[in-house]
Amino acid sequence: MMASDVWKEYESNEISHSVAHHLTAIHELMGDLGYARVSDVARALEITRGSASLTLKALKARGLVVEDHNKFLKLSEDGRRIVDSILAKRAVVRKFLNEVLKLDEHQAEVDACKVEHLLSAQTGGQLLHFVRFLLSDDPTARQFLSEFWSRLDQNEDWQWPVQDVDQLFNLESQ
Amino acid sequence: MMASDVWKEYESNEISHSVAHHLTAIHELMGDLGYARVSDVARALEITRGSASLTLKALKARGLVVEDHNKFLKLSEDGRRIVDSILAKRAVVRKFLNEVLKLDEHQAEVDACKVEHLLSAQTGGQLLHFVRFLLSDDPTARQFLSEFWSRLDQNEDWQWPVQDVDQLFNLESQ
DNA sequence: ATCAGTTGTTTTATTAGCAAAACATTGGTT
DNA sequence: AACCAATGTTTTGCTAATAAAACAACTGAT
Repeated sequence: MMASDVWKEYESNEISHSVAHHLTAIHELMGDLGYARVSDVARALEITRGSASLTLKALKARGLVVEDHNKFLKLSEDGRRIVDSILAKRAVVRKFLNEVLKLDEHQAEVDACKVEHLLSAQTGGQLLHFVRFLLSDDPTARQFLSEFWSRLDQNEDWQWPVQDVDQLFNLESQ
Repeated sequence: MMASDVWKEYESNEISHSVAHHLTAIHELMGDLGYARVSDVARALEITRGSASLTLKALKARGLVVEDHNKFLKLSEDGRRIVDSILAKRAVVRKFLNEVLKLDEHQAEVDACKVEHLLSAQTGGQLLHFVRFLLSDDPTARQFLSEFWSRLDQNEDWQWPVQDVDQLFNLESQ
């Protein structure tokens, strides 16, 4: 089964990585500066004003960004909803990678940033439930985590990638 | 902190989604048919032969794919290593989403397919440790999972996305 | 009022990844 | 030999996202 229908859903995503960051940049600029212009977005993303101008023109056409009478940008309601969902997924994934899997903050940040716009709302929601319970003060969660972490310390030696995918989970937890 | 250095790492990824699937297609065709030609890859990915021809030419130039004297393709050692790491990450993520977070198989497959090539080796390795312990017969893991799942059932009502990201984790696990 | 700096846009070009179409090669049938 | 089907490549064109450069408009200082 090649699942040829599955892999093409990647491009059919309504929000690209670039668009996600143009939108979140506007959101963060509104918080930091109180406003967001084309140049501010370009500076924040470290791209040229010309590039930002073109991308933001497309986002205005899509109704995700609206423009002031004086060229000041802000998110539409749809744009705001998208930013909310992206930032929530980023926060959940980052917390999971950093505080549960114990990856260093930079790695967690980078990986979260890469996948934030790709996860479905369902996946984000379930992951939120999971992480919140996992990091709560519930004794079952506490015990599980401390047991997992103590095993992590013993497992410093591990070769990744693995050659035989089918055997990935057949191994006992040694 | 805009973290402008972080978001650009997305494009600096050495393996694109498209490349990942060209490579894994070759791998799976070798298993299914015993061989893989340009047309076979194109058929598997449901793209035209012309597109596959161009992409695979680039992959040959990058040394990830090698060509027979009779136009038969196979993965180089580097290509094989990449496929191994991608398939391992896909398997781990899919299993986590489906068997832990209880997302339906299709959703798990789609989301795993989207992120498989983006996760770092470290993240993949840590997630493997986590999932293997979580799904092992260790009583701590068992108890944790059954407690989590029972809470999931009570939580059918949940609005996602969330408006206030900062408050995502401040909520008690009700 | 001029001059400099900032801002926004447009045009041209590049890259990755696709489609579509033309073309050449090969292999098997009749 | 002629023909047909499959295969592989190349060319042209498209879209998204970038850079670079030219250009216009506004702002502020002197």
